[in-house]
Amino acid sequence: MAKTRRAAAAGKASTSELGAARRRDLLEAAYTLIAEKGLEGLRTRDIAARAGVNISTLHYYFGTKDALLVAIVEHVTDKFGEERKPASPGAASPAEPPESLRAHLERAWRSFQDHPHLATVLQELSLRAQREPAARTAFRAVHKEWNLGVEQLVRQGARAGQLRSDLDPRAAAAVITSFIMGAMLQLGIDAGAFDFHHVSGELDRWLAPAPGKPSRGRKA
Amino acid sequence: MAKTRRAAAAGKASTSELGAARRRDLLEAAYTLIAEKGLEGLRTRDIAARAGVNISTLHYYFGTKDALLVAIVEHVTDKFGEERKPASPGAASPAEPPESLRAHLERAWRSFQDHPHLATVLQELSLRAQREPAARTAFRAVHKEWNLGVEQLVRQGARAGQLRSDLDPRAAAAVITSFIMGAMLQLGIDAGAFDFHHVSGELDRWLAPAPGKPSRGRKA
Amino acid sequence: MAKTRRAAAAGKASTSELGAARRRDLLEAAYTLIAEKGLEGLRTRDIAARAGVNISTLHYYFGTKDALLVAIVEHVTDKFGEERKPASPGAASPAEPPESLRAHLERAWRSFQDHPHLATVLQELSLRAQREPAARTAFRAVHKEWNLGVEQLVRQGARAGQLRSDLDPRAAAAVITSFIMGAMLQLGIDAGAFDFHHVSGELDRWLAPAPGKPSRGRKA
Amino acid sequence: MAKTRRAAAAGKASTSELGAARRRDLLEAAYTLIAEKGLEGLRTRDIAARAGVNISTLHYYFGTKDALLVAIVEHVTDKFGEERKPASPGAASPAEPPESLRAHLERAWRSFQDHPHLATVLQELSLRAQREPAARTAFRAVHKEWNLGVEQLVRQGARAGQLRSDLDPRAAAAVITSFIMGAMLQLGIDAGAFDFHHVSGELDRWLAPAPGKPSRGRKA
DNA sequence: TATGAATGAGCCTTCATTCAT
DNA sequence: CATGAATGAAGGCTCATTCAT
Repeated sequence: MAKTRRAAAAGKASTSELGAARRRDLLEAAYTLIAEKGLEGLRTRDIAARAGVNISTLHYYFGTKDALLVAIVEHVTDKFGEERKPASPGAASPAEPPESLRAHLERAWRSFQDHPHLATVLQELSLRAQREPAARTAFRAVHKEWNLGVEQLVRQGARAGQLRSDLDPRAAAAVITSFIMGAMLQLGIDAGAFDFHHVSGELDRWLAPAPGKPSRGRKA
Repeated sequence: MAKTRRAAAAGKASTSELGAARRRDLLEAAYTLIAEKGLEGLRTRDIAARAGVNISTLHYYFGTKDALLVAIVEHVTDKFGEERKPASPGAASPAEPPESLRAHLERAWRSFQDHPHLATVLQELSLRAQREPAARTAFRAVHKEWNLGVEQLVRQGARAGQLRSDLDPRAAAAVITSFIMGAMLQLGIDAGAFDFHHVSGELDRWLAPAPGKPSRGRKA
Repeated sequence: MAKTRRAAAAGKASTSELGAARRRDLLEAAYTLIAEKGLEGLRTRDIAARAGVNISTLHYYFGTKDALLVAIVEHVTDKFGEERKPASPGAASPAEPPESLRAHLERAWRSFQDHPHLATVLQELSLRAQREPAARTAFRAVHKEWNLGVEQLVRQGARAGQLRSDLDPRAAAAVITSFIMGAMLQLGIDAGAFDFHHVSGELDRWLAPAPGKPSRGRKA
Repeated sequence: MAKTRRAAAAGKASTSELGAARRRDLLEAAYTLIAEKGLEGLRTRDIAARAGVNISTLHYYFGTKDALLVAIVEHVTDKFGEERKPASPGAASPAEPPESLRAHLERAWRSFQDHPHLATVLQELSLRAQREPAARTAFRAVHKEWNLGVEQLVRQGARAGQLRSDLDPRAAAAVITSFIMGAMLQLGIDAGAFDFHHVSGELDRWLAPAPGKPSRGRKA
């Protein structure tokens, strides 16, 4: 097995795209199956079957189910990262104005609609991360990054007068990301009873600059 | 099962009470183990062992693992309901002023500290509820009730001038419950990076009445 | 258990009819269940349930499942014996003319129609008897008795000129009983394809006295 | 299963042949164990052990115990069919004179001596067939075929003057097959008390042409 | 690379049996 | 006499993993 894993590691780099494609196929299959059956119901045979390969092939590429799960975490956090990146891919220059918080919430919402499995899989893996150090590390990193990103948004929004001026950027970011995660959960439990648009609009309103007071931001 | 419980309620002396105790022990054992190993790693043998009984006894009381899981959902949602009830049990007269939102957040926080497993188990079961109709129904009910309760709090807080007057109570409640759930998640991922007190304080601040405007509420 | 069994043995004699009735109920329940599910699917709990008593009561009366099975063999062979006895119960005087072979076949047939389970249960137990000495002894006795009875019938029939005169009574009896048992089997497999009346009539015809030859029997 | 067998038939070199051998080994092991312990005492673990493979291998080939049992029925009915085929395998030209009834009985007898388990296993499975549709179908087919074969024998025997001319071939066949089956049962119960040769000889005698009457058959 | 065959460890469940009441 | 509760010993089956090809 040690041999096998080494071979796979070596292969990832050298053996052309075919191996990489197989890996991706397997990861994608696992991803879908986690969404459908949960980690509890995830079977390596099912993954292999859905990827159209033999079960042994799966072991050839990942060695062990746990190893595959680790790879999945990477796969999924990457996916999550993608989703959080601003619109224009590649051209995202730091110069252009950052999106508003409203836009961020909207994008989060659209993400979960476009990728209905993502929320579920993230929850599954988060839960697992509570017990699995490797996954935990990965998830912490992603969360930190996300929170930092939102914090930045808040800071810029406040500075630009789009948000109320008395915000504690870090705490605000924590509230916002927590809200999004919690919304994800509530949607999972009862999608019909939760109108994300409406609800996030309310939150947005709380963050608006105080009406009477002149915005303290970039002025005079 | 229903029969058993009814018998226990009727209290046919010691016999059924003892049976009810066994049931509770088993549920409690399962509860703890779910927190520790996750549903994925939950083994009936471990449950029985932790409850100090033979595995057959578990089946004697619950018949099947799935049935036990259903009972667990009830057990846990009950627990969650308990936690959300105002402080003084029994003396909670409807006349006394409702707790403030701040207090509600504090209590949620203390709950999760006093019952460190509750959050994890709730997440595990919520996830399962996405695929298991029985659990889903139970969870939806609890969520609806919770949201309604917070909505009431918001309404009263606004009327009393403790909260800003322009809130949409239902949406606000949804934001608040989502926030709490999301916070639960973030705490699970990285407890050290998330200061609930501080963060929830920020949210609280957003809900405060506008400073200049005279509070419309109970004054003069 | 030894104590239990002794108590039961003592009870059978003394403790009034109630105990005996319970025993009979249990045996009857077991009998029916064997017919329905086979020995393979026979469960002591089902037996007790069908007899309307607790499982422990079954053990109180029979001690062990095997013991109950032994009792069942007795119960069933008794039943089978009953069925083979000529019509009038109690008044069956040895003086009255014995039934014809034809009548015997008919009665066997009616038996299996009136007691549809009997054939099945007999087969189940016969099979078991191949491995269980206690049952084997009982079955051998019954078979011997049956064969002897039929042998007697054949002898008398031949003497009376109702049957061909050149029969070997013992062998003939063996053929007849074997035929009945085999018919039972075939009926079990495909009742629709086997017309017992017609078929047994054919056998009967073979046993008829040779037409031309004067019947050697009761003549002159 | 069908696929596996087809693959084996196609003979994809050694691989599938080896698989077919494993299957056969397992079936043979099961067959023997059914004879020894009965269906009641049949354990998959024992089957695997006797076949010299791991229990998982059994499930790899048959999936489930019931499926294996179905395969066993096929296996056994095939075996039974083999036994009933005329002596010379391959050279059995339809031109050569059919065996006499006497020979058929003899062969049946020898069959059960050469394959002492066959009778027992057939009984076990017949019994099961009463409750299991799949097995029932198979057994009905075999019985029908057997009865038809004997019917043919009777018809030819009568035509050839070897049997009495007034036989109802179909009914006669039913009597004969029933007799054989019943004899099987009696042998199972008390082999010592049943002399098949002698007894079947008696039956044979009943079927002989009437002595006085000129045999209508092939004569001058 | 890729696969079919095979396995060991373990899981949920069943069932006859016992024991205190 | 009768029962509910509890148990130990299996039993069928699953699943990740390995190995020879």
